[in-house]
Amino acid sequence: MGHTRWLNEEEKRAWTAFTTAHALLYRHLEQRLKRDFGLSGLQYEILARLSGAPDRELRMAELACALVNSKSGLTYQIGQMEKAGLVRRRSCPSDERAVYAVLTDEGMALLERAAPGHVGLVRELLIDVLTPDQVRALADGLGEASRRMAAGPGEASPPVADGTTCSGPGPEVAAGLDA
Amino acid sequence: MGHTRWLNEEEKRAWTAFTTAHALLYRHLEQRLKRDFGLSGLQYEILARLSGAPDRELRMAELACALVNSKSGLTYQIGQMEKAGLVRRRSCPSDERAVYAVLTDEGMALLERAAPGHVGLVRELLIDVLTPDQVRALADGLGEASRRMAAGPGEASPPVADGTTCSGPGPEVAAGLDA
DNA sequence: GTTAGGTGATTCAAATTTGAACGCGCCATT
DNA sequence: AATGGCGCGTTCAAATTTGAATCACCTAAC
Repeated sequence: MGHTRWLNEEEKRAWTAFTTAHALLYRHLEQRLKRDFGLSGLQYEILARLSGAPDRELRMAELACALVNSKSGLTYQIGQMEKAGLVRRRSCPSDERAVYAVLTDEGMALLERAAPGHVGLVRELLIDVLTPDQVRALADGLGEASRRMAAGPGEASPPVADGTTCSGPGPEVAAGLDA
Repeated sequence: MGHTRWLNEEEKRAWTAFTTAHALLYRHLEQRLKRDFGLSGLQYEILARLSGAPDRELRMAELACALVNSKSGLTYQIGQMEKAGLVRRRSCPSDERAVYAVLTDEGMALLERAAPGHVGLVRELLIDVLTPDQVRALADGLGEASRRMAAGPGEASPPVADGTTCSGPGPEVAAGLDA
């Protein structure tokens, strides 16, 4: 391990396109969600994840892991959304430490109103711009990369900075209004 | 335009892989940069962009645009980095309003130390996980998506929330230590 | 039964980000 | 040479994020 293997032109294009596209797209999505529904991107994702979960509820840690967010950050956001009546906290009888975030009917209703426009924008700005081959490449290539990073980075170094290693059912986004 | 065209399974996989991979990857990169060099991801990108610019300097607005960041956010970060001696501000003689952010020798030196590990990680966690075809698909597909979003979103809606429309040379990452 | 080791979630202060408002200099019209 | 429209960078308060404690609780070994 001496001289670094720099990125060639195409790899560089891929890398900048990846980060730039993400930043640009996320900006659009957030803007739209905020303007039309007063939701942040993270809040939308929380609603979406919960909507696709059994009984529309998920434990804080699972949710944090699925969203690739810190636990404390999630605590904050769930607090905000609870104030807004979009979610509710429920403690687990079997494990007194655990807390479930539960999607309320109101939260579900809001998600149902927000989802069409959101998905529409994702489609318009990303999916429909890509060829079917490119869509498959994203799904396969980035899926594989995600899987490896979520598991264990070759040598060491924990991802979440909290003590969590993130295991469980993985990113198997269910059928609902997620995405 | 009535019923939403939802994402099919593969499109959904692509979309979640895209966001998840980005979040995971960015987390790794930030962690490493912070631990080894005390840099945030944004700060690294600022150094990289400046290093690849003519005379190692860029106007605040250009830089903000290239980074897909808000102007005020950049003002803050440049302030931090100036304190740390990594960049310097220079005012433009011909246009008194304009401010250039200039990479200092110290900033350049830090970038040169940080770049190998950073690029190495990008390669290990993303590039080398992908097939050459997938790399090309990212470059082409996401490049096209970025281009469209940077330009004008079909109908309306400004991206940067500031008054900026972001024009100029576009994301043509120069030869240096960027990426 | 108790204790050591973790895990799950929250708390807290500090750092950062956001977006609107501001001040100022450029420039095309009058 | 005045005037108004604008683009540029900064400022400011509020919202959010971060990461290191902290507290409570479960679990397995003593």
